[in-house]
Amino acid sequence: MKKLLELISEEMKNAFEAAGYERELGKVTISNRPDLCEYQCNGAMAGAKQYKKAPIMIANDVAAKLADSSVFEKAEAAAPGFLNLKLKNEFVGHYVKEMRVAKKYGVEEAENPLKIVIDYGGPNVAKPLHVGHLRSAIIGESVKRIARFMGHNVIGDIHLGDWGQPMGLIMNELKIRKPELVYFDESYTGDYPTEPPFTISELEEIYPFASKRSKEDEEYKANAMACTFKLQSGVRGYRALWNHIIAVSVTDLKKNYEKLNVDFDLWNGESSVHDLIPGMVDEMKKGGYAYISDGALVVDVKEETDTKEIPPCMILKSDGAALYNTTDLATILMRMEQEKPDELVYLTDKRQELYFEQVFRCARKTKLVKPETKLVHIGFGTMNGKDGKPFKTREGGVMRLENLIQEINDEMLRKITDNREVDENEAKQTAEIVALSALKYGDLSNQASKDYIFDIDRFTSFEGDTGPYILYTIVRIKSILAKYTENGQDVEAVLSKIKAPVNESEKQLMLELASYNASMQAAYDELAPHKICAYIYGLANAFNHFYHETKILTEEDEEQKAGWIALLALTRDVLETSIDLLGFSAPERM
RNA sequence: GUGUUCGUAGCUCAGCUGGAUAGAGCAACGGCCUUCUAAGCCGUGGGUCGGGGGUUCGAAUCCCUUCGAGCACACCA
Repeated sequence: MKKLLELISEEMKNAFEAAGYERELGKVTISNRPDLCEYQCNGAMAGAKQYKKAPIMIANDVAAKLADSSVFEKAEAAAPGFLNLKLKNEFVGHYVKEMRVAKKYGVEEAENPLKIVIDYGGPNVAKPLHVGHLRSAIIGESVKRIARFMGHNVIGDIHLGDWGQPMGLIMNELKIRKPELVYFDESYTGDYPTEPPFTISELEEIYPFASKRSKEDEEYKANAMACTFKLQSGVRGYRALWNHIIAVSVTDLKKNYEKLNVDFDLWNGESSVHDLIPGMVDEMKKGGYAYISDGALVVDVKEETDTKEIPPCMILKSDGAALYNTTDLATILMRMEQEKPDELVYLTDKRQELYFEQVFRCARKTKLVKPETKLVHIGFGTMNGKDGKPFKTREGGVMRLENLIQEINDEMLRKITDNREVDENEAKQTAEIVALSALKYGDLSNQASKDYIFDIDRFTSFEGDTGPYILYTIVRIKSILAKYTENGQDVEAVLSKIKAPVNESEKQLMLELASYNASMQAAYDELAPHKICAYIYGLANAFNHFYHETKILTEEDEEQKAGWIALLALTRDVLETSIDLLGFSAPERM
């Protein structure tokens, strides 16, 4: 469906043209003076110079052409040259009615769907998820859903940290603790056990222990490096053991991401590209891109137009080992071969901005990607505590994601059971759903690139611009629709019965609904989930206002009631579709 | 040092492709439940948009400058 603003701009442009002015001046925007009008056009002022005329004269000419418009109830010129606009109720009602039956409620899918790979999550194997992983998961998941909703072919890849030094550390420590394990017997030729020789909790305890000790003990560190080498050179037992580590860890990660309603299409990791590295490096050398600088292999990525010094992109360390850059570049190579994407999107901490600039330039220069392949880095800000400093536990450590989620769940359950009497099981389920909305909305309603203060009391509050408020609004609507059904009437049967608005609050609700497609488009264009939050908050407000002024179920005019029920159903559907794009859902009751 | 992001109400944040009186939420205060969930709605108070200069008919928004804060600047990821 055409966007409402496009439709009314079209009408306005025709009027400018009819009055003898340039069409393009007729751009209409939402009013910034809601007391005066719903929409406004500032084109008369913009055109004043060009036509050497007072803006108010131009505005008057245009307004005259709109006197019997089927779109505008009111189009009047105001000093110094504003055009103040009000839409006809019939026009608004008709638009929303069309929206009700349109595919995706009027959101148009991309004409040329793109293949997009989104790289987010980025956890490390054998290390528990902590709050640092939260934003990548939440924002990445939302961006993925938004792009998909707009009709693109999107693949989410978790990009596991599953290769390199940490793996060696774990295996070395296991060897010390359980030397009898068959994996360490290099003369063993039989099959290895299918059961892993450790649990996830053991694994999570081993890594930090080993990591700490390797920093204090040189010999220990050397042994760990030897283990890493054995793994990377393909020693059977080490590979088998590594597979167990991955399997145990991935099972646990899946469980935790599931709790966040986050899921990935691909579980590739650094290990998936290990074999591609030598070939890629050779190509870079052959192409004359890579050269040795201070012992390391690098590719220059400076450009003429740079205002700052961009250091070269390092491909291999001076000891010949691969590093983060190398695996990322090899991953690009693999994705281009396997998925042939038009666009690659990365979600990481914004501190990695320069790093990704280097990698992207390097990938372009060395022709790992096509000239037209879009490379995007979404750098997000830090999640801070109430003190404005990076979020920590009360003891000052890094908080595990599991604990954070538990804390929010507990807080929400407490509030729910405090408020009213509910069945214990239902309360628990509801608490989890609402808690997730609190967590995600609290994060996503901020601009991704900014740091934000994580305030559990604020996010779990039932008041104001929060996830729970949005859910509450949805639940209210559902409750009315359920009662309508209980009364023996059929919601589905009246969906197409939306009528022109009969009062101001209904019209405002409709105008909010009508800007749905434009809001979704903006959220996608700017890869900005917070635009969806702003939209649904506005919509929820408009609905609650309407709700308070209108008694729906007691309405005696059945046609009017049916129209309102249809409007409510549309509001619910738009809200639920929107929160799904944010990655959470609404309960039936709360 | 270089670059970069940011500075808006007591607090947390929108607005930033320039438009009329700078918006929300929280907190404070005052109203509204015999009637579809009061987790709601309505209202009041609260701001020299860090400071200064410039461009413009018009600047929170664009440019310059200055102060303050965060972050990044090749062998970590």
